[in-house]
Amino acid sequence: MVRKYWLMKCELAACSFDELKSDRPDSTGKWRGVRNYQARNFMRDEMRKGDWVLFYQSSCDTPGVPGLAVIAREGYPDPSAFDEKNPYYDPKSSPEKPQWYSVDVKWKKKFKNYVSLRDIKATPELSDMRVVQRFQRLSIQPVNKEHFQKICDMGGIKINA
DNA sequence: GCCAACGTTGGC
DNA sequence: GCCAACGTTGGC
Repeated sequence: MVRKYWLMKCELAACSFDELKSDRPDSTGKWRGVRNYQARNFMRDEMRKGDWVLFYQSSCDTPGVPGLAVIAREGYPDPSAFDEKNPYYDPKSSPEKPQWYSVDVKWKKKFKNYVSLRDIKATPELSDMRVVQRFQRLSIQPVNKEHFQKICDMGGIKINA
């Protein structure tokens, strides 16, 4: 089974990378509230346990990638869609016919150097990554192995991609 | 099935 | 806080 690589955006206010490590049970976060079909399809159909993730922080002073995470649990129906009191509640989704999916993501390793979006944009070999394209809003993006490796290099850590 | 209106994303 | 782009909604 070939490992896949992803980039997952998370607003800083929702959960920082450090919070994922220290504030979540087993350093594992439950990815709730994705309400975009493309992103949903990635989570439901393509993400596999053990896939590696660039944890991307958005909506903050310096957007970028502080480190790596791993898919700890494959796609399962997003319970927040069934809960009327939840801001992500969606009456079109039910446990019998779930519309939306979650995955669980486990903290893996912090980069020695924070890799900012600005750094990524300044790196020619990363110019076709989706995340550097203007107005690219998709919150879950596949990343190819070369790009993944390059960002880890920039982060100052050795991985065996 | 078209398309205008609207809400959201997210860098700046 | 601005605003461009994109996805979604809903009237026709």
